[in-house]
Amino acid sequence: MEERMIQTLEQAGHRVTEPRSQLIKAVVAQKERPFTGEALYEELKEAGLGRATVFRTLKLLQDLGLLSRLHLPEGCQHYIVSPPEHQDGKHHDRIICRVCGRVAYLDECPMSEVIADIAKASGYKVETHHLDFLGVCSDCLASSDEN
Amino acid sequence: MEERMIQTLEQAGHRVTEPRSQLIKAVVAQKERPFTGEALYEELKEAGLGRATVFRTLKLLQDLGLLSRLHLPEGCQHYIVSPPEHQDGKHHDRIICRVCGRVAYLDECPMSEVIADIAKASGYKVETHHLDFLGVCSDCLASSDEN
DNA sequence: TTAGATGCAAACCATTTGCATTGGA
DNA sequence: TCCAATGCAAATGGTTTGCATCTAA
Repeated sequence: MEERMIQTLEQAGHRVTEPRSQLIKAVVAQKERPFTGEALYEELKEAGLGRATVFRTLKLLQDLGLLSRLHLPEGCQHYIVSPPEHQDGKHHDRIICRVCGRVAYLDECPMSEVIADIAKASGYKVETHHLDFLGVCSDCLASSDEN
Repeated sequence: MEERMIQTLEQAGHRVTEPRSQLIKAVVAQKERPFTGEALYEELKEAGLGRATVFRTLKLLQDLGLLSRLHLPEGCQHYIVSPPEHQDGKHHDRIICRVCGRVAYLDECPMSEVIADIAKASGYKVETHHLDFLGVCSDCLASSDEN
């Protein structure tokens, strides 16, 4: 995962610097948990990273399709690591845990069959869509059942 | 539309003041076009409205379900007037024109049948979802065809 | 060697808050 | 009448930019 990001960075003609490596390591460690730029900066500033570098690198990784932003009810400043299949810009529907923030991805896009109908009904040419499910993941369900 | 918003305001125990009336008139005039708080303030400041009042009122109208926020590729600071059926908190899928910003709503939620499958496959309890289609509306299609 | 990347500080944008004043029910 | 709502100015939170310095290729 880490190597994949480093590779993508190189292949796109960007330098693999020490700060970038550290940032990549940190975001990969978040796994499927969303994190904010500010939180990441707090974590990385002791290693000497500046705020600007953190945000610049987050943006770069987004542009390369390695990270994406999440739009949660509490705000729009969360990032998550994109799964490998997303690098090619492929479509991805997500399911997000309201309790712990964990993000899972749907293997199959459930929309593909209805898109033609929607296009016809609305008169729009449908180009893409964003589908986020919000719910509670199995772990959080399990621990809340214990109450 | 305007009256509907005024009524909802009153029924929720808020005062119908001059600034609020002016703001409501202005947002209704936007119809199905998204607008930003800052742009709205620019428009209303000559009428004497302060920035704080504009943003406070936008928030209030959101809380009442009369406005909602749009998450577009270019940012998350756009608002649109919600259609009447949304007042009761009912679910709504949208289709947004990438060119002119116009927003249309889907009458039927195309997801209802697949949600059970998704819940089973992911292990999540699905509580809600956000589905936004992005494309080009019929008007914008027509005018781009002329090129 | 040298353009691309960094850290810092200051700037920026959207939004919120404190507070004294005003105006609608 | 009197508390909710307002306008102003200043504060805030998240992010970006200018610039001199550094460093990976």
